[in-house]
Amino acid sequence: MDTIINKVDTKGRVSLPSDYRAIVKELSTEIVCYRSLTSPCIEGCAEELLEKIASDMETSLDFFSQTQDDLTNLIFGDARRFSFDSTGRILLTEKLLKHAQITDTAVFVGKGRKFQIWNPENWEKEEARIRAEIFKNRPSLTNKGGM
Amino acid sequence: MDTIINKVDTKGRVSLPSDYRAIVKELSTEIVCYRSLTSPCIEGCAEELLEKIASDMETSLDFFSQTQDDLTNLIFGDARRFSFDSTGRILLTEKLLKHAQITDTAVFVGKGRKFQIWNPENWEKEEARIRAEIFKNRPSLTNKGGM
DNA sequence: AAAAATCCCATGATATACCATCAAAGAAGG
DNA sequence: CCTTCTTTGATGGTATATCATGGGATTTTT
Repeated sequence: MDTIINKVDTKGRVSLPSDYRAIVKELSTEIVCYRSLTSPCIEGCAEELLEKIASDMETSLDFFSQTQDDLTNLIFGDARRFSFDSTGRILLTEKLLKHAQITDTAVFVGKGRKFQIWNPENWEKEEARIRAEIFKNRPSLTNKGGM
Repeated sequence: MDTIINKVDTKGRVSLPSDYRAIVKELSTEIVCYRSLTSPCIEGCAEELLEKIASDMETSLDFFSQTQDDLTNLIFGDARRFSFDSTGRILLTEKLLKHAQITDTAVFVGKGRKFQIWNPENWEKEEARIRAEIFKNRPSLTNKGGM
């Protein structure tokens, strides 16, 4: 949950927001990050969730399809474990930072059981896009829980 | 639940009205707040309501849909837990206060299982608007129970 | 040996917990 | 019916703990 802005220092280190850490820490001292398949951002989650995502994909896509194969390859091929140090920081790689166009500031966006890391300007645009989109489709959502 | 006016101090702290607190406290010591999608106000609810909305979405929209992706970003990205201290106060963030245009006074409005927090002037206008709206539709109400 | 990654400590900022005061509402007693 | 006492809730202030972040120092890798 929540959106948090943190600095990326010259070494590429970022503090994982403490709330996120607290949740992950119940399980382990590591997270898994990979390049988002659909957006210029980094995605992160606990390791066991990644396995769940993979199996979700298997059920929601045709089991023998080429697409499903490609997707799992893509994610697992890209994903890497990142352990955070005693102060709660992780060291992001060039590849990830470049994909998300992040230089010195990172925006953490909660997404339920996973999260995304964005370049501030990109996230600003993305959020505006989403708000506009949701607002447009609002009538079809009101039945679904009443936000 | 009725409408209650409380002060927001220089740090952004507000007392959650005791009635509201009593209801939430049966469940936990935390509430979840986020920017309303449709009005310049803050919305708050118990955490499990948010989880329910999230899981409703998971079942009603399919895994790879853009809408589902957008919604989780918007809801979990914006919402945050707020735990209240021993005197029953929460510390609202700049983002929320700004969205609701609240500076030093906040109006709490009960809305069933959730509530809203308004800037006093905005709420006054909103209430007038709602009353006018209801009055306009009065003919269709009188048959149904006599308000 | 140079570069990169990891660890550890120091610091400033900020959220959180805690204590004290004050006002409003209600109950009990004259 | 009014007064006084008690309780509860809101608000202000302050101390404490937590967290983000910068700067080495140490270790590992190539």
